[in-house]
Amino acid sequence: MPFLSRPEPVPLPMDCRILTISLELFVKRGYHNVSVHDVQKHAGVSIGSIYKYFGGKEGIAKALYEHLLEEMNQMVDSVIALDLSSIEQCNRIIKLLFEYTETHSDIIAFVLNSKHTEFITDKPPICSSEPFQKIRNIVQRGMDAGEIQSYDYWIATSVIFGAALRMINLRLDGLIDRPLPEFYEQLIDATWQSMEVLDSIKLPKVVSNI
Amino acid sequence: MPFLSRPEPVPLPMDCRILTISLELFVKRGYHNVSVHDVQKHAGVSIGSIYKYFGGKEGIAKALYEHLLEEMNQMVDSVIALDLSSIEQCNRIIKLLFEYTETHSDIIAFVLNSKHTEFITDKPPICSSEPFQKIRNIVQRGMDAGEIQSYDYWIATSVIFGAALRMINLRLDGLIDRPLPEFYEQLIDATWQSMEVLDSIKLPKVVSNI
DNA sequence: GTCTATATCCAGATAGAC
DNA sequence: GTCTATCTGGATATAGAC
Repeated sequence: MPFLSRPEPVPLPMDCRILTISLELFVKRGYHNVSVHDVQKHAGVSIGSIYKYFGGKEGIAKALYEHLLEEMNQMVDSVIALDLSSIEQCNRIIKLLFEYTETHSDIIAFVLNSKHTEFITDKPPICSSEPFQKIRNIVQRGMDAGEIQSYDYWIATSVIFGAALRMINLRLDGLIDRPLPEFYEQLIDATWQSMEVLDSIKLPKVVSNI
Repeated sequence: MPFLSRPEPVPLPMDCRILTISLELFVKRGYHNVSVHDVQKHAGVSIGSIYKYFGGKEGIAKALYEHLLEEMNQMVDSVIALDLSSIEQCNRIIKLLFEYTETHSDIIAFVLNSKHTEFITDKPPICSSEPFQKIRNIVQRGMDAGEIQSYDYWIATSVIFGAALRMINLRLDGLIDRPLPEFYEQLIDATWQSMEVLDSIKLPKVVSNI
């Protein structure tokens, strides 16, 4: 999973420089508090080039959004391809997200923390995008297979990923001051106590949602 | 808890009208996509009055932020005052948040979903504000009392409230299409399976965080 | 004390020079 | 094909009339 991080062959191509700098500025100050001139100054390119490549500020945001979402999509695919149990697939995703929060916080902040609908027109909220759906599908398959306790779809997915996403938020906001991977084992432990069907008590819970 | 909802004595006082309309517009379009003129038009007051009362757009945002946070604070206090167990206090807060998401979605969206640091200068992120700290303190006390399994502070609070907050997000984004209170019982059920110290197995988990 | 008309500024976008 | 100078629109904010 490259996640926008080409191995930096000395000077990055201009379009990639623009994207990298924009991502950094958007995350640090918020999309609306960044002007095209800011990007121009920090990236060391001209206004003309920015409009040539991306057609404007919203164009940059769209390109970033699509690029990063596609990489997230590939990340999820690569986990699905591993042929692990549903539970282990969920864990792997949480682990990767935790690691990326430390090494590529801008990307995680942009994908998980921005309100894209405020600056990208005609895009659904990110949680309805493909990679997020695929992640929820993993949970659904786990429940169908009797591996994960059968709760309502939204409850199950929220319980399994809600705590991890919350911790990512708290980490990005600076409240949690240790790297997230340190918390991984204990979090997984706590999460699955509520959701895993233990062999000893393999009586799936009855679902009732009126 | 009034939560900005005075019982509407026919025509609201002007300052309250401005706040109510602004909240609605900010949540619907995003702070930066709302101009003072928009507020002026929708609220039926003049630009002059807005500047008179609030000194500008950021002034409105600040007033809203402080007002709503204070009401949230009172909500939490009222729950703490009820003298319930820690677990029941947490449940009560989740229940109230779910109910408010249905009846006062704008308020919940503004308090829980906005990136205030992008438009209110010199304010810490909302999760470090008083009511949020108080909520986490409830969890800490529950762990100290042996009522809640002793996990790391951040893990425990994220597991207990992460799923609920996630569901509020999904509901506000339109993915969950049923009222949240319908999910309450089952969510509580799933959450506490992982966190509650049952009388039968009252051996608190060992905490290890290197 | 409430409103309207206006000033000022700055961001997004363009067009033409090199 | 890259940059610079410029245009234009719209937003915040003000000042003066009623």
